[in-house]
This record gives sequence, C-alpha cells and structure tokens, in this order.
Amino acid sequence: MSDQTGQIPESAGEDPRAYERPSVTVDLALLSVREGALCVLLLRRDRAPFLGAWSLPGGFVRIEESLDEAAMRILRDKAQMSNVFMEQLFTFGAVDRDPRARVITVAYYALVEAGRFDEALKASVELSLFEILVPWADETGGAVAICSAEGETEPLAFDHAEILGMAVKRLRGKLDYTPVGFELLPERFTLRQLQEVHEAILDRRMNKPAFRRRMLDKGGLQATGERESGVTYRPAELYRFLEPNAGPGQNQEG
Amino acid sequence: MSDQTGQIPESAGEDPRAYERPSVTVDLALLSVREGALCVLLLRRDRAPFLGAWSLPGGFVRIEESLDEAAMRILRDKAQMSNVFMEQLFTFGAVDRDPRARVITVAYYALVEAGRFDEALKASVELSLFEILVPWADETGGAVAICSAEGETEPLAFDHAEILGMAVKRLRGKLDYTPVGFELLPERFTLRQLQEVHEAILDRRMNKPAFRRRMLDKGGLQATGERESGVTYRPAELYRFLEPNAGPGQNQEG
DNA sequence: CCAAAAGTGTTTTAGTTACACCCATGG
DNA sequence: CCATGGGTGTAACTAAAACACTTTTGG
Repeated sequence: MSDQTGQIPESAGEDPRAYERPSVTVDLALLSVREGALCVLLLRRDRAPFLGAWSLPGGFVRIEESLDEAAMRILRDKAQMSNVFMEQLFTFGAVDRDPRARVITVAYYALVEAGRFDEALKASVELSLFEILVPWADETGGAVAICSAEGETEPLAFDHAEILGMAVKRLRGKLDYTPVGFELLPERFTLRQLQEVHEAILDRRMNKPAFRRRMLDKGGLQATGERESGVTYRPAELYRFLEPNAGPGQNQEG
Repeated sequence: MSDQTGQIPESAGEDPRAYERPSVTVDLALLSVREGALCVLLLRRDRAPFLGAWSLPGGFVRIEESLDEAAMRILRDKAQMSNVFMEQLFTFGAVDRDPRARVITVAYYALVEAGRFDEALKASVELSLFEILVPWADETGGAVAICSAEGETEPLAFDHAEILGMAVKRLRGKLDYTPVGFELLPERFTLRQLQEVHEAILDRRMNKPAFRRRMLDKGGLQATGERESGVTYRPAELYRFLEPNAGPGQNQEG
C-alpha cells in the first residue's frame, strides 16, 4: 500500500495505486556448444544474498524500454555482444524467489557460436564459463547443475538453476523443427559440426548418414563448394544456412 | 526517477530505486471448443482506452501472490472457475502497449470443457463468447480476429489479439505431444468428440480410423465399457483419460 | 599404402494414411 | 431393412535408421 506514482489501471475496476508494485528484471541464459558440451556464461555475485554464487547476467527493466530491449542491453553491457539470436523463455514470479524483495524476472535465452563465446570471456574478467549438466536423463524441465572447467559443480543463485533447466528444455524442443541449431555455429560449417551441436544438446549419439540426409532433405542448407582446412584427413565440405523464408525465431512482443 | 519504496537490487551494481517501476498484470485467455469451433471468453471494456472493445480478463499482480496465483485469482473472480488447466504463455512488454502507463502483462491461457464454459457465461453478465478466427491458414503466431455468435467480427483491446494468436499457436503446437486436448472434454468422451476437438484446433479434417488408432496407440486412454446415449445411431464407447505418469502440464514458476 | 573421416547406396523398420468393409442401433 | 455412424482389417506410403560400402585427403 505504498504511495507510488499514480498511473491508471489497465483492467476493469482496479486501482494500481492501491497495490505495491513488484520490481521487474530480465535474466539472460547465454548458451553455446563448446567441445561437444552445452555451456553457459555466468558471473559471480559480489554481494548478498548468494554472495559468491554464480548467477545469470540480469538487470532491471527500465520504464522506457521494452523487455526485448532490456535483454539486448544486458547482453551488450555484460557480454559486449549484439546481433545474437535471443528469445523470451519464461517469466518467474514466485513471491520468495528473491529473499530481499518482490522481484519478477522475465528470463531470456541467447545462442551464440563458440568463437564469440570465447571473445566475451576474454573481454570481461567477471564472466566465467560452465558446462551444463542435466542429471536425470530426460525432460522434466527442472533445475540443472553447472560444472566448471576443473570439474567442480557449483551452486547457482536464486532460481537460476531452474531458469537454465527451462532454457535447455526449450532448446531441445526447438532443435528439430526450427533452425536454432545454426545459431550455435559459424557462418560456414561442416555437417559433422552440425551433428556435434545436435548431439551435445540432445545428449545422444546419432547415425552419421541418417543425420546427414535428414538435414539436407529439410532444405535451407547450401553447399559453398569450399572445404574445411587444417585437418589431417579428407576435408569436409562447408555449408551455409539460408533461411527458407523470413528470419529464424526472434519472438515478438509488439 | 520516482521515490518508490526502497528495495534492494537483485543483480550486480544496480539500484532499483533509481528506476520507476512498471505495473505488472496477468491477462487470461480462457479457451474452449464449442460446436466444432475454438472459442474464447471476453469481457467488454467499460472505460477508456478501448472503451466498448472486447478484452481478455486480467488484473494486477499483487505483491504477496505469485504469477500463477494471480492468474488463478483472476479466473476465479472473473469466471467463477477453479481447478482448470492453466499455463503461462508469454510476457508482453512493449512500452506503448497501454497508452496510459507502462504495463507489462504476463499472459496465461486456460482450457475448459464446453459445459463449464457455458456455466461461466450464465453466471456472469459481463462475459461473452467469441469464436476465434485464424485468417492466414498457418502459423505466424500473429494476431487473430474474433467473431460473435451473430457473425460480426469485433475489435480487441490493447495487444489482446496478439496474445490470443499466441495462445492458439501454443495450443496447436502442444496438441499432438501433450495431453492438452483432454482438458477440453468432459471426464468421459467418445473418440469422435476427441477428434472434433483436434479438428477444431488444427482447422483440418482427419481420417477417422487413422486418428482412432493414433490415439489408442499413444496410451493413456481407458475404455469405460459405457456407451453414449441419446443418439439415433450406434452409440460409441466412452473413454477416460489416465495420465501416463504425473499430471498433465501446469508449468511451474517456483 | 595406411589411417581417418567424408560421403553414398541399399535394405529394413516403424509410424501414419487411405480405403474397403463389417457391426450395432433406432426408427 | 435401411440409414447412420461406430469400429476393424489390410495395403500403401513415407520418413527415418542401420549397415555396408566407396572416396579422398595427409602423412
């Protein structure tokens, strides 16, 4: 019942001034596939609560920016990135998810190629890379654990393990009927690389010829005529992804 | 830069007191299938903006309730319903989606059997029923139109046409790999009724024997031994849905 | 020539559809 | 006994998987 700035209610018969407003944040799960493993960029909290725990980059939504704009700003400020695939995931609004105050967070996930992932790591001393461990073989959409390069599992702040779990679930669900997989590869890539991305995300080995044909039959892949270099065996052809019609994903919010 | 009640920031280095907070609402798309058509319950706005236009039931999220709780409260207050399938859909946060103030809305959709739909209509003079028209044959997830019983198309308030469009898209996407279809039928139903629900949602006629076997092979359907009554032809067997393991859907937010 | 991975052809399988048909009920 | 929709069997089709195989490169 605080005296906030007066604004007019949206819906039938309610006065927003009568209610205290929650804070609204955006949290961002920045994912990539590196060396056959699904990874996430996290930063270490430098204050209570969850001091020292790892957390997703996030920040408050400003009054003059949309949710998508807030997510892009956070991506830019925290990871020096722009022009990456990003999509709204889910909104987490449990009353006690932040022990200090009522904070509703709109979670986003972003997908980037491993190279840009490494650039972000070098550019920021705050960011660290973690492998995502999905313990129970399949699909509950629940929380996941993270694992550092040294093989230690580490705690996550707030409900961020749950957010990450939902990001993995969404990514798995979209992988075979949308072109999200290509967002995790450079502009030119071999079919083997594409298969490694799929195998890392779904955590399942696949048959090479079957995967190959399934991808080529689906359309959207264009052979460049170029070949990979620096390998000691027969170099594979490089492909490019051409969206069939209109761009991939990027959900709207008006 | 208003002086709101002081609360402590969630994420690294930001002070929420420095920013004006948006209002947060929940809007609810209450869907059913009636006479072979996908329908929605709407209420007519009795004030500006969009005075006289149709809108989804909604309301502000209170500081002491979760988003799911807010959605259930709105369902109870506006439609006198409880215990229905409900799931978070998407959060709409365009800066100008409400011309009066910054309002972020977390959209939910709910699925109910046609009988309970009609009860809600009778219990409330404010509510009206509309058929949902998805004009462009397939899947952009964009806005839809609504059509009254008299066949008139009517305007929707705010971005509610877009919210409804996303609800239809989600429902279509979930129909064949989750048990959402059963939420739109009474406890006992014939396979024909189940097929009609699927046909209404996907807007596509299907082959009877193929549909029948697909459903029975998927498991979860139990023949009751009872038959429908009041028909002039051979009465069909009534089936019941038994969730394979754990309840259907109902996404968590902590 | 050898190792290693690229890339292709053929068979098998599983899931779905299409179509023809019989069955049960009310009038 | 006829009309109507319920319910079943069989064949055809399609997408995917498994497997065996040939090809191309670096060393």
